[in-house]
Amino acid sequence: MKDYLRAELTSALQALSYPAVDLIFDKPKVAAHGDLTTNCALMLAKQVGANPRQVAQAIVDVLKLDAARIAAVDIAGPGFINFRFAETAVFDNAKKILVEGPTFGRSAFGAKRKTNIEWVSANPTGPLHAGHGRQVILGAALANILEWTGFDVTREYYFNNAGNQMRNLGESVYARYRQELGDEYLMPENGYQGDYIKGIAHTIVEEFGDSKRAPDDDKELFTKHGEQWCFDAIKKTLATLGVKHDVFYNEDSLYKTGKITEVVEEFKKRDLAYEAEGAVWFRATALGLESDRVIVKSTGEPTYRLPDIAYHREKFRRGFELVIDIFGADHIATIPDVLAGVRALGYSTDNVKVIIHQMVAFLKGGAIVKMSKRDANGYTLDDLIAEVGVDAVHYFFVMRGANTQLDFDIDLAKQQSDSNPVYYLQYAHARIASILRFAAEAGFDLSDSKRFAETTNLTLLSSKEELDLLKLLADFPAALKNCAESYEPHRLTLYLREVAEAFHRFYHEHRVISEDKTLMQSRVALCLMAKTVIGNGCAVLNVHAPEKM
RNA sequence: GCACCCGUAGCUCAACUGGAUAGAGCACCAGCCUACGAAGCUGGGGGUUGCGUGUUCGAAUCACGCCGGGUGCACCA
Repeated sequence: MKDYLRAELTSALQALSYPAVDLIFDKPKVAAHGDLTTNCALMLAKQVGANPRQVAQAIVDVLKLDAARIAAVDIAGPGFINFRFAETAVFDNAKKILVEGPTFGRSAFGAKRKTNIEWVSANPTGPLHAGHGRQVILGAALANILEWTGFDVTREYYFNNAGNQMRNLGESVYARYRQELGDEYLMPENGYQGDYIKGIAHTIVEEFGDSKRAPDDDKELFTKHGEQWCFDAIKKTLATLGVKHDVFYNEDSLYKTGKITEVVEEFKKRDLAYEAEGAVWFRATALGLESDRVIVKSTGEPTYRLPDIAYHREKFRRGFELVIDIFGADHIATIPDVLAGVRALGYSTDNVKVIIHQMVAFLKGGAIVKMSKRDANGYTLDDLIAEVGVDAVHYFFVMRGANTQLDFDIDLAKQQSDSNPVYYLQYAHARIASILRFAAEAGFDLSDSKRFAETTNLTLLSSKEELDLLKLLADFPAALKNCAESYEPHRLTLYLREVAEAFHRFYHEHRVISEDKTLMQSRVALCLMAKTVIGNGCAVLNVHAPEKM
């Protein structure tokens, strides 16, 4: 419908020889204002030098709209042009929901653009903590949204199993191993304090006894055991949440294939790298940044920036046209350097979208729960899932914009689970499922929704509640597109809540099951459509849509 | 000190990217079950959108300055 109006308005503007403007259609907040509105007259008024209402009138006079699609056009307020849909168009549009069923909502908006979305990317030095949850959920939802809107999505996890952190892990496991054997042995200064380290050490004692007691410089056995345990734990948590990655990209491969030294050489060639104080520096100031940065330490080891630059370049080399990174606010400082580096290598970073999410504070018993991995009492994502459940974890983390500092009150999420927004949505779905069971008993064959659609007369749906719901349901593809355009999954939860609300209101006002079989069929169809949209929306958000609860 | 993010109802957050009367949930008050799920519905109170100046037909949204909170500012990642 928007496309139709856009085309008609564009030619109207041409006919009036008005300048072309970026046409924006909004859904008015107030229903009395119609189904769609545009502010183009307001935007044109200044350029044309006329009062906005006159401009709007001129446009409306020239517009020749198909009465089968648009029932009314009027000018309101300071110069908005409001459109009201013809009911036949609403019904035709809505039938698509039944025809498309589980794929309703999918669109070709993304035009199969090759997209890489990288997130989580926690190194295997410990289990995921609760704070990671926000990123885990955000990325999973966004990846689904992009897939539904026609992007060719690769889900990626980037990790590093070498270097300082892993050395530290190995030392920590070794220390716990010695302690387990009864030796006096101190943990390294910044060692990982979590209890899971003791668990790892314990398995090594069980397997090797005290045969690994002799200090061994590289602690490889301890590091390997630690890495394996941690990665298993991380993957298990992701699996519990139903979050899948297509590619686990090991930073180490960048070294083995020489991609790291390649970047240093290229920087040197372009005078973007120099040696000083025994280290190699990236001349970021030449690219307009605050200060130069070390990319290779005096020990010969690169800092994280260098592999990150090489990694991002590889993403482009692998053919990705859109590169999405999801980071917590604590990593924000690294982004400008990496992007500058990638640009310096000749790649445009216009197609890199970095999504930053703010930190989450978990409150329990009125106090902030500590989450540091080095803290023995770290609150893990597994702990959170165990307390509030998988669906609540998904829904709560995705229902707020990424840029808000979120307070997650665990006590509240548990205690008030009845009035939890995720249940509101799931309840609507279960309620519909229950009605449809009645309908099936009453003899309606819902097994083929496409055929069901063909034999249903939707024009019997004439009340405000029915039409409001119908229009809202038909908006689902647009809602997904809106999320994809803005990279903001939380808007989907807002939309789905509106759907559930519109359904409950309809349900309250009208009986589905009735003697009038024709009317009943129309309303059964409406229920089926609502169930389809809620079900599809839940699938995008990785939330279960229960038949009963 | 510098950079980035945020500040909206008692609390947690929206507001379709500059639009019409700033909206939901929780909490509070008052109603609604002899028919399909009351985990629901209807109504009510609650706001100087942190403060100020500016930009324009129009600002929660943009700019500048304060105030308050968060996150960074490593030869850690």
